[in-house]
Amino acid sequence: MSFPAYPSYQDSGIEWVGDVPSHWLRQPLFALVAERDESNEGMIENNLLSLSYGRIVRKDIDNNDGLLPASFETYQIVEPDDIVWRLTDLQNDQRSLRTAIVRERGIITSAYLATQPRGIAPHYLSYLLRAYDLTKVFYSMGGGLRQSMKFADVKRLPVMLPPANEQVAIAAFLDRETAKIDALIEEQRCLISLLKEKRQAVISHAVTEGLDPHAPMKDSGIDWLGEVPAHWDVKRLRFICHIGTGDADTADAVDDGAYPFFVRSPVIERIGDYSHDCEAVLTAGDGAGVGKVYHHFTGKFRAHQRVYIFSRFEGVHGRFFYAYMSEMFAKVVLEGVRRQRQWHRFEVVN
DNA sequence: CCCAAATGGTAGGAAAGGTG
DNA sequence: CACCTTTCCTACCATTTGGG
Repeated sequence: MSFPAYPSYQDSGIEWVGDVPSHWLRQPLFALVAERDESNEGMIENNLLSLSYGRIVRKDIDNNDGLLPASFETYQIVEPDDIVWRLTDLQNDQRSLRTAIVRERGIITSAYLATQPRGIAPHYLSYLLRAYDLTKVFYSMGGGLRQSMKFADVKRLPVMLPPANEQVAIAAFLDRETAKIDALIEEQRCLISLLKEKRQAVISHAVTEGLDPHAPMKDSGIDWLGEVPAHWDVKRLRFICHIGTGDADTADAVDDGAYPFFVRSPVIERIGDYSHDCEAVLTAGDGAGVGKVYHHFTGKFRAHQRVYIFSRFEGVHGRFFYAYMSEMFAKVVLEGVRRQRQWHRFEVVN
């Protein structure tokens, strides 16, 4: 996106801001906002709010989940258009968004700083602080050892101030443009999930129906498999390969080991010695990876005691077997079609 | 600074189950 | 009966959010 240039620029004097249009003013924060600091003593208000993912959201005050204060009377009252800052734990947490604009009156923990915009458009300030936050400028403020900041610590924060009508225009522009971008992100997300489905369908089709659309078909005799090409055989797993388990524990992994070490997760560890030297397909035999984690490997390797090793293939290609298993096995396992002895009865077409 | 609680897992011990 | 396979249970772990 390109922006039209202003007639002239000035150095803002702020390292992380750079040049700004000449007619913008530079003001310290305290000239533009006041600290709110309004106690909820006497439970004046009970609309509980919290700062989450850069938004002020409503929380159920009667929900007892999570950490609760002894009393909500110690909370502070905030008003619409206030900006809430979470300036605690600056050294520890360098990820979460630290400022947000309040949309409705309510109460929020007094550990946060609440400020009330006066000489600045609230939505403009909200976007400006989000930009400051994303440059991580708050983390370097106050010097090394200080872990949290109060209003006194941020009140001299320099703010670049366009004229009022320009502030409103900028905030409106950002509302519009970010909404457009969010919509595009959502669209791409949809597309990605469609493509993933497509990928799966392609593999599934190839390993169960082959590549020739005109090949005569026959009933495989297996309900979850349906029809397969007439010239394919259906064989039980145990007749086309050897099935075994590994022997090592996760603790046996060595950082710079010479051989791959297959465990129950998708991550391939390293190990110093090997137990197998062959072509094999491996999968998790226990835990979260059952039916999901697959590897195809040829060479020297070792496997975790609860990893299954399919090897010594007879009449089936390793790559085909790998594609077939990773595509079809999860469906059978996860649908719970066969609870017992499923390993030996699982059918493979070839 | 440090911690609590929720969440969503992974890894390991141990023993029961199967099998030649 | 010895040995390999499978299951169950639980300890442990990382991350996220936010409170004292």
